[in-house]
Amino acid sequence: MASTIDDVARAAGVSTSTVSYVLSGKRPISAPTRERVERAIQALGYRPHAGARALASSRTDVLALMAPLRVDVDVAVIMQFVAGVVTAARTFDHDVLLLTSDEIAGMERVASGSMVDALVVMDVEAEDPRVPLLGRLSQPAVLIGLPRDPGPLSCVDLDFDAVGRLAVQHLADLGHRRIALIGSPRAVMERHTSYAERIIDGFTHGVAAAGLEGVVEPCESSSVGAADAVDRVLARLPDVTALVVHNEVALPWVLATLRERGRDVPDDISLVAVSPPDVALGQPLPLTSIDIPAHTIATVAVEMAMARVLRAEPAETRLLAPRLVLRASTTPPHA
Amino acid sequence: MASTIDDVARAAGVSTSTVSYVLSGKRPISAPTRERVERAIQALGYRPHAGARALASSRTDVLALMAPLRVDVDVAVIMQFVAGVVTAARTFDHDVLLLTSDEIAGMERVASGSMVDALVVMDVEAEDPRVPLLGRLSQPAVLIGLPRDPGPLSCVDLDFDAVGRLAVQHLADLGHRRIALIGSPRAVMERHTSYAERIIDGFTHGVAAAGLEGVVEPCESSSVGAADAVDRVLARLPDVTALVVHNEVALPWVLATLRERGRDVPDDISLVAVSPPDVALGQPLPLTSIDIPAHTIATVAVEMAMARVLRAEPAETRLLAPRLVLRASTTPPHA
DNA sequence: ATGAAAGCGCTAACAG
DNA sequence: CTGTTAGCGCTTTCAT
Repeated sequence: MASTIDDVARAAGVSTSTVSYVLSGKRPISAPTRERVERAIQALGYRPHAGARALASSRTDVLALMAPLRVDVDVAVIMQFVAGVVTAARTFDHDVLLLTSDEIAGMERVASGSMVDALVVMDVEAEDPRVPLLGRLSQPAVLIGLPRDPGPLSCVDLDFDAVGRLAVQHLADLGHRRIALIGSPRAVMERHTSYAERIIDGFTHGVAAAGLEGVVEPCESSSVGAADAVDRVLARLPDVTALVVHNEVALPWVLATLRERGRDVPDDISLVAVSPPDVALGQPLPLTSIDIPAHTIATVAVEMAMARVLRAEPAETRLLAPRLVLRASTTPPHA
Repeated sequence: MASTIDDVARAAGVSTSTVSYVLSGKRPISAPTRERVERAIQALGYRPHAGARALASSRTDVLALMAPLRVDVDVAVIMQFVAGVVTAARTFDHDVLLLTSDEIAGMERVASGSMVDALVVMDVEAEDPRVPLLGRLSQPAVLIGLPRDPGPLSCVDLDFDAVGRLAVQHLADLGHRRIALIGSPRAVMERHTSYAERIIDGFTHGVAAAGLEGVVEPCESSSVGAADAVDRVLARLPDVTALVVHNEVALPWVLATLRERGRDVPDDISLVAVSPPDVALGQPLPLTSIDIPAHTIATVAVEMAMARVLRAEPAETRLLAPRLVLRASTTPPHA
């Protein structure tokens, strides 16, 4: 155990470089030689030393992922992103080094220390202080989210502006005239988290364009928080007929509160959830929803990162178009 | 940018080794020399190359964390573990490489490739196939959970057997005679996930010891799953007066179902939650709960790992004693 | 208290 | 198609 490339070379009766090349495939090797080398590798249980390889090749085969590990909203969504990034990274033979969002210095540390080939950063805010920092690193970075000025960085995200519009559109098409958006906790809004602001923009503009009445309420991620938000909506717009809910944790409580207030879904109030499909389906009533395709976004993020690492491709911004899945929680409003 | 230790040495007018030693503190350096070196480091923005360091020292300053990134139960708990491990690792100047539970080969890859100094493995099952593999690695491993035979590995976990007993004890003390445990999804049970089985053992033995009637029901993590579980309990034990619920996702729905079935908490049915405190407090009624101290467990896991890396301490198993926090959801049963 | 130098294990010219 | 060899940037004896 713990053999080196030279051990393998000796055992196979070839030179070090030959072993290196059968491993990397960077030059043609005759079938018999390759055979002998592979046998030796097997026999010795040889594994290249990652540090040595990184030192010699200046590639680490590791991706940094900066994720918000607070227990805010969307734990499930965050987990799906993280799982998606890890899975996608593996398809490029990369591993994932996990950083938390609250340790900004971590980016600098792992990048300048040449621990990673690229960085993927989640939960980006409009004026995110990490963005200028990331721009100065020698490794490429991909943002999940959309800062006001991405500079030289790549970005991917669901087009939350389009999400807001699409939800409004769907409800307007059904004939609703007074609708509300129940969104993220106030703290998330105040951080100017990009998705939270963009969905509001889309909603607001959609409402204006369709000539509807619409209100927006933040919503804390708890039972009382949800009840409060619903009550504020009902106070501001007593004859509201539809809700867009973008808060996974609050969703069950929003439903519970509506029931308590005597409003049936969908008979009295239609509801569009913005959430992963499993959350929309786990409720007592399957909810019409706009999917947050965490897995796809994560995959695209990793692909963009690898494209820059492997092929030095330029930065780009990709916004994924939302899709609405019709389920049981939306109907035309009853007269 | 991208300067080497030799650049620093030259700039400071000292030898390479001197720079290395001011960095590591492994031998005394005169104040003025240290001063000059530190200035040079600042001036050049020098960062040691992680790969080179790993190659020369055979230490990586990286910990592997194998986490179950499925969207099963307990996403919030898993996130807390992960966040806790990352935070604790940082206090030892280590970073965290994230592996998913479903890629067993990952352990071998990162360990044999000398990418990490130690491994922390979550969500261990009674007969976990990873355990024997981990035992053969040259790096130490710490399990979060308790396999039947840990071999040479360290283990940490909440003492779930004691959790079961403590919950029963509390309810028995209040005067309850017929109680139920609503637990993990069937799939989790069938994997023989260690915590799920241990809490059942504790519950069952506690019930027997106190001469109570008790039933155990698995519970899927959804609205219908929770309703089913509650209904099965009510069918098997119609005059049940207390519930222990160990399923974070189902918790809101269990409460909702009880209300629908006309059972008030705590007037008709007392409820003990086994969950992180924030979940117990996020419900409409603050729940009496036995805390899952994810952060503490994570910290201990990392400390054990580092103790083995730094001081070659022997493996040990540590089970954390549970604490019950009395809140509003448990009372003596009404006549 | 400091320096010189021998590796650590691998990659990638360069040379056949 | 294969071998030789010079580094990659750092740690750590061994000297002084």
